[in-house]
Order: sequence, then structure tokens, then C-alpha cells
Amino acid sequence: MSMADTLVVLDFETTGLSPDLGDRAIEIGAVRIERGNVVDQFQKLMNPGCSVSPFIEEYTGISNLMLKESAPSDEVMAEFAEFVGDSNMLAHNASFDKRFLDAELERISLNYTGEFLCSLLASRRIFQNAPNHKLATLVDFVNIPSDGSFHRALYDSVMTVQVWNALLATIRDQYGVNDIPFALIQRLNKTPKKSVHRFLTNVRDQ
DNA sequence: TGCCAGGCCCTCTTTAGGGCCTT
Repeated sequence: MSMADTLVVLDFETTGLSPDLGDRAIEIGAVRIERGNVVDQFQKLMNPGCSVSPFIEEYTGISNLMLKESAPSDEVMAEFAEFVGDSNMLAHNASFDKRFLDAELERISLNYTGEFLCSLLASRRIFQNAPNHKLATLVDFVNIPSDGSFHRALYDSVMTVQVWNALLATIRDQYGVNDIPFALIQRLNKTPKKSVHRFLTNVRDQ
């Protein structure tokens, strides 16, 4: 699988941090990219059948009234499973979104076959001089224009694409690595930070 | 009842602790 192939970049808004403690997805946003270009998108609020806390209403701008008027989770997640197909996926702090994807799809007995990449892990390796690795900080760090509408699923997934393209451009520009397959980023994200320079230099010289 | 995340990453580490990220 190469970066030239399709990749679905996704982001969940949720009622909290842990599906194991009963937290649920309330919005999913995703874009399909090919060669770094957005070619399709998906955005849906979903009604989890429970109310969200005032903190989450404030944090996301998603109100209980909005969710009450939204399609149920099982319906939206089934549509999303169709959208993803067998594509690989990317998310900022992917372990978080993967946990919710797994939990929500398990509720409706659906599966997926793609694998996840994490832009947070890649950023910690490539942008080692960034002040921190929050999505909003990275958007600023790589000089991407933003209207600041973070914490909505589609907006964050689009911003993740922008950061992702900047990460790939940095790998190309700093190391002369022009072909960046999915598996290369998987190996990069398992490489200790101190060894990243040597790792990418070796890739270039192979 | 009241408590409860999970995984990565660093360091004064590995018989551990705490900050960073995601909502």
C-alpha cells in the first residue's frame, strides 16, 4: 500500500475519553485523500441515545438538542463503514479514534480491514522542535491558515490532512525520500525519536 | 458506592512515575 493509494482521514467527537467506561461517539468526520488531495468527504452527527455533559457541549459546540435531531448511531456508523470500505486510515492520536471505531462498529456487528496510521506519533518524530503536538498547535507550526473551528469532526480531519501533507513534504525535503509507502510510516512510528534521522537517512540511501 | 482511559515517551527507569495527546 502506497501513499498514492486512498487513505481515509477521520476524527470522532465523543461524550468522553473512554468507550470502555461507556463513552459514545457523537460525530464522525472523514475525508478520503489520494496523493494528498481530498477526493471525498463524510460528516454526520449521531444520536447515541444518551445525553452529553455541559463540558462536551461547550468543548465541541454539539448540543443535546442537535443530537436529539440526528440519526441514530447504528445507522450513521453503518454508512461510515461503507464509506471506509477496505481503506487504510489516519487520525491524530489514532489510538483514540480506533478505540471508538472498534466500539461503535462492534455494537452493530460490523468490521473493517484497514490499518491505522497516527499523525501524532509521526509528528513527534518529524517535528521534534514543535512547541507541542496538539493538532491546533501543529496547524499553526506548519503555517496552515485556520479559522480556529477545532473540535468538530470534519474540520479536525481536514486539518489533520494539512498537517499530514506537511509531514510528508518535510520527509521529502529534508531526507530526499520521495516514495513514502504506508509501511514506511508504520516503521517510522515505531522508531525511537533519537534514531529517526538515521532511519530516514538509511531509507534514502537504500 | 465510588472509583475508573490507554498508549506513548522520557527519566533521577525496568521492583516507577508523570507528562502528553485524544473527548
